[in-house]
Amino acid sequence: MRAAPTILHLDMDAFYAAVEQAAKPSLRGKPVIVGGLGPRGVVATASYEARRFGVRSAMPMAQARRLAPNAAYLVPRFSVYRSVSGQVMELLGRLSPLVEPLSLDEAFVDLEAGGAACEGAAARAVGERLRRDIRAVTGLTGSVGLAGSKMLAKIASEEAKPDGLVLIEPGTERALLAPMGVRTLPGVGPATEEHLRRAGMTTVADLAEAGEDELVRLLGRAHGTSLYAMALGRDDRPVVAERDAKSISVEDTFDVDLHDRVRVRWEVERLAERCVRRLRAAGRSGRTVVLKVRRYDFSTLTRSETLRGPTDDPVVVREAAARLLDAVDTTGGVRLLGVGVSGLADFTQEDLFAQAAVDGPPAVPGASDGVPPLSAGEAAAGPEEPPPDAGPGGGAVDGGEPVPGERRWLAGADVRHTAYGPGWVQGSGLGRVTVRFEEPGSAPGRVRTFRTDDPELEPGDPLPLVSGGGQPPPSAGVPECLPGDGAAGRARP
DNA sequence: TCTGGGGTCCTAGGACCC
DNA sequence: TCTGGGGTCCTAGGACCC
Repeated sequence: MRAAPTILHLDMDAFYAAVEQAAKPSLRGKPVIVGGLGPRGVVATASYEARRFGVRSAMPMAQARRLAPNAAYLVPRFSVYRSVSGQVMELLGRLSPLVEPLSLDEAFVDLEAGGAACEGAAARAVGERLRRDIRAVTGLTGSVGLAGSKMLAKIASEEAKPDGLVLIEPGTERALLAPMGVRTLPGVGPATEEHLRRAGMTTVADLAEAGEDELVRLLGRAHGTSLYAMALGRDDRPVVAERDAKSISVEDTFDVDLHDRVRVRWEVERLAERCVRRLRAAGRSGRTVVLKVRRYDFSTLTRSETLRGPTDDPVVVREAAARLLDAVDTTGGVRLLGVGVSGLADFTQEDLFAQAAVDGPPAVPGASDGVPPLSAGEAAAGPEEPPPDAGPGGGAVDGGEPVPGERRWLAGADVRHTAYGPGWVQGSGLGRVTVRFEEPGSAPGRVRTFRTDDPELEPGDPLPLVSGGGQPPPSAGVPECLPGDGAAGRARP
């Protein structure tokens, strides 16, 4: 808990949806919903216009469509979000060496560590300037919270939304927290909230009053002690930059439950290969292979196997995942499959001894069924076509038979037409695709419809949101922040 | 048309070891 | 035959976060 509000939390406003609105002029001011568009999709982000209809993150897409039938529904374009996020993080990096990203659209910054601010007025100036810079570079708005701890800074940015800044003056946090619901505190989700409610606690004040012993009794050691401290406004967690990933995983939810064991196994092997590709791209290897299975009734189980040493060999991971699957009953159907690797180590070298599985024969490339190890940039070799699934539910993606060679035009995707230039897919179906031709800097564009196999239409590259690639404003330099000198940290005009 | 995908951390029991 | 006590590793599940 700091005496000055020098921990900054930045949260971009409705990030994915805002990026889409910036990229697609016709969507500005309109309800936009980004998420999975399949029958089992959920909302990733809803624009503020869409939230007025009651649409929220994590809501099933089907429910969103009922609430906001006229909204624009788009698939996420992560490569664009990553690139915009990079621009934002770069701006944060100018404030301090201590930047802790929480996701693509959120981060903590320790302003004291960078000497950018050491008291309230300077911190506020830094925050306001950051918001201006973000708007200049990306065209987007972000909300800023400033406080003496991470928890309060995050609560502050939540209060600031959208497009605002809130500073919580140290010393005022207990009174501020007291009347708030327990869900305000980090680590309190639906289950803990219900648990506390049954014990008669609904506000932060109730938690503080209950005392640490009572909370520990109710919630366990770690959760109880940390929650009690948070309820008192105590939070000394440091801002930590650069945390190495501890696990890497991939998973797929199928549009229709899988029943055919052969198909299930084939999907597991594909997932294992995708997982290893990500593992290798990160330059890591892992020792524990985890299989995740969600059944038709949404019950979820995991099975894991720890190898003798870390591996990044697709064959080893694939075979471990397949062994794990052998021990799982999939009667009734499988909704989701996932493969992950944990116990990560920083090695990429082939070490055949280390790759030997605990039980099971030594998995030496070449001694198995002929899938070569991956090399950089090369896709994993493996089964290329799903085995025929005669069972009910082994259907194709989106319930339609995939036509070999047919291109799929997903709503929101970038395209380019040889005559009309860049645009994006507004919708497709029945052999037709509707495209709106506009770009970030243009006026709202016109819509045209083509046959899905129109040779003049092809997938396009995402365009930068701000013309000129989003030129960052000249660096202001880091203001001096001397102890006891309140004015020193004020940002320059 | 119910409920994504990628993570983190914690708990708890059994094995194993000293 | 009346049964320690810790520490660590592994496995499985669950809560939570964005």
